[in-house]
Amino acid sequence: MPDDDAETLGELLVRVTRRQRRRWREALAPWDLSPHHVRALRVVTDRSGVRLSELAEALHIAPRSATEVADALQARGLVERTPDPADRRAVVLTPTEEGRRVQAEITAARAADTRDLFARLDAADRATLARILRTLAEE
Amino acid sequence: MPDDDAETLGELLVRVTRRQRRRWREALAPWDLSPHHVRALRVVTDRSGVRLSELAEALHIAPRSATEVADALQARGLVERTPDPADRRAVVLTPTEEGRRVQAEITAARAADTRDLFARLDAADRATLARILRTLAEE
DNA sequence: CCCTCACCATGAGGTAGCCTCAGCACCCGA
DNA sequence: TCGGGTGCTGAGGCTACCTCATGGTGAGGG
Repeated sequence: MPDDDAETLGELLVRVTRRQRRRWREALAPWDLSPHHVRALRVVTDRSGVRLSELAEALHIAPRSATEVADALQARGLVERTPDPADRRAVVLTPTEEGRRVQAEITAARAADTRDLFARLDAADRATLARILRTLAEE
Repeated sequence: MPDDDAETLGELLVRVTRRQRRRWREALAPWDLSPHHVRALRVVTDRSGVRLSELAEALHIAPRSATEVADALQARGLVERTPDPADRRAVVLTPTEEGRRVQAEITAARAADTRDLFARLDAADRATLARILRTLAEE
């Protein structure tokens, strides 16, 4: 394989994902939430009733830092802290009504963004791209 | 287009680039430099004799922050500050011998990493992938 | 029953990497 | 030559992480 081939492909890959990340950040602006907070909100709404330690693990951050993420989401009225009925040491996070709504809106926005991007390809190219990316994603 | 198509493609794209970014961070470990510092070093070695303000612009950070990046690279002996002969307010950054060497090594490591990734594809798939990514990268 | 050990969340305090605002030195056009 | 803009950096602040210590709590062994 010519070195230039790989270099070009690497650069293209970076360009495409950078573009998409930028669009994603812009799409998030109306809610004033960082991508990280969005991920956290998603964790909380997906598996309702999450301990802080679980959240920390899901986000790959220290348990102490999950406390801060929870503080931020709680301050925005997106999640609630309630004592874990099964373990009085623990606190569980549950989404508020508002939290569920915002999460749904953001998920829809992201889906629309992704659909926009790949709408440029016809069905055959989409299938080919999926096959190739799967090869690259394999361990 | 089915929504699931786009979703899958988006997820695959994220997986592939995340994998590559992770590998890239690991490859960088021997030099104990952040990706951002590597970018800065690259700017300095590419166009030798860079002002701090130019560096700031290239890295999309505030001028004040370029001072800190320069401090870090200088502390590691990778770049030197010299007064700009044409403008006594200004400081220009030039790579040291060591800086050039490290930059070359890192560039080689990155190229090897990228080559590794795409070596899984045959020539036809590489060409196809390049074509499709170009379509997606276009404005 | 209670003791110890593990575990949960959080206060305290630290670091990295960014920012703005001032201030000093300097450039340059009128 | 002088006033407005430019280039760098000190001072100080913010965010998002971290580690360590602490007060509560759970759970198994003696």
